[in-house]
Amino acid sequence: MEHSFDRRVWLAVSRIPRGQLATYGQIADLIGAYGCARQVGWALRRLTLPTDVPWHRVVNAKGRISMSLSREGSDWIQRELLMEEGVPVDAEGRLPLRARLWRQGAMSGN
DNA sequence: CTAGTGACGTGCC
DNA sequence: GGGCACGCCACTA
Repeated sequence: MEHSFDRRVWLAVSRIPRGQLATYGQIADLIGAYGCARQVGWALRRLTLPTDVPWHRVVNAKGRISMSLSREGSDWIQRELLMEEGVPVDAEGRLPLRARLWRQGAMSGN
């Protein structure tokens, strides 16, 4: 049983500060799996709630919550959790990604 | 083995 | 903004 990938994803996600956001691609890049954003989604999907992992702080590059029927409502839970943290969520699921993007030491160069 | 699908991303029209 | 194509990898039929 090798949760190596999953665990790396969860650890990276756990480092996201409260009230900030990160994208799937960003997490993938952090764990050295550039281009494997989709696998990050799979890793989060394997999470069992409740969890210590702030999975709700991970959104897609479009700055929106990834809505899907297969999530059975977890996408709406994500919306609730984000608003609880002070992150405004648009009626269309859009988020202020540009302003709330997590930067772990990255320099501000746009 | 192949084909399709998915909590994704980038590029191009 | 929307739509299409391709690449990525795990899972399922």
